[in-house]
Amino acid sequence: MEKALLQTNPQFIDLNSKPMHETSMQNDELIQELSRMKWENKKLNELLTVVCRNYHDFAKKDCAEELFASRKRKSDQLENSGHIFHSCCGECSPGRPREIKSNTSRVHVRIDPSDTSLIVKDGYQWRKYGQKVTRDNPSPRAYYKCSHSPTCPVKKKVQRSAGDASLLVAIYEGQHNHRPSSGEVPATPLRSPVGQQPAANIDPAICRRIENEESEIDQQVLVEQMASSLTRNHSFTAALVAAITGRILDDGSEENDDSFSISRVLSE
DNA sequence: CGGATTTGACCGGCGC
DNA sequence: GCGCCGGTCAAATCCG
Repeated sequence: MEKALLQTNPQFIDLNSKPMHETSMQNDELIQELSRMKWENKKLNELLTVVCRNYHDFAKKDCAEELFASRKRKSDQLENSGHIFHSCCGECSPGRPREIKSNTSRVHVRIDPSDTSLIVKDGYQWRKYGQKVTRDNPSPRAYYKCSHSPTCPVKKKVQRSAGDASLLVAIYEGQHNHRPSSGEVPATPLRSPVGQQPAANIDPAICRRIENEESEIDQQVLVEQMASSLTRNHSFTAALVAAITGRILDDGSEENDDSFSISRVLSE
């Protein structure tokens, strides 16, 4: 992995193959390299901020579109967005919802349009308990419960997008009280509208955490989940090696800098 | 044979 | 109160 990274990114130093003092890089070159890495770390932080913001905006926009598609049950759905629907004018305004379901999230998955199954592989084990055709969408909606543990309260609804048959919309309710089942490949949720490239494999639970700003965030668990998801990405793991290399070179001179030099890899 | 899926019936909330 | 609709139940069926 490191070798592949070095091939594509020759600017990274291979500490495994050469001791530090034997590298051909001069001190001024090292200083320039460190400056470049710090600049990339800053860019990465900005990139992650934009990704989170884009995902959040998209989820809100998509929710609003579905609300206008169906005038009924608006109050139920708006519980999730924290808005109150005014039936007189058909518009939403901020207000105090009757009941806030704080653990609802939405994940979009690109599938083959010819694939009629309503299956979203997200690393968890689900049992289907119902299927309905809803008014605002000709395609049926499937209802699933988490079957990994009888005490797990998580449910999900899966339905094709009304506007795009190649897009599956999975709505998750609740939070898992266990880890994902092993050996399953998580689906690739889309961080942006139709037609754009999907982001790296991100566990839906993480998307839910990002989207749901009002829920309490268990920072430690979140970090563990993000690490678990990101390490499935080969580009990320390769960049991580480079980042660690950079940290070693940094010799502790930069305190509280927890970001990584991966913007170059992510941009490829 | 046991677990998963299917599918019609039923329930409860909401609008009129 | 009635009808519509989304969500859930549970018996029947399927499948490994």
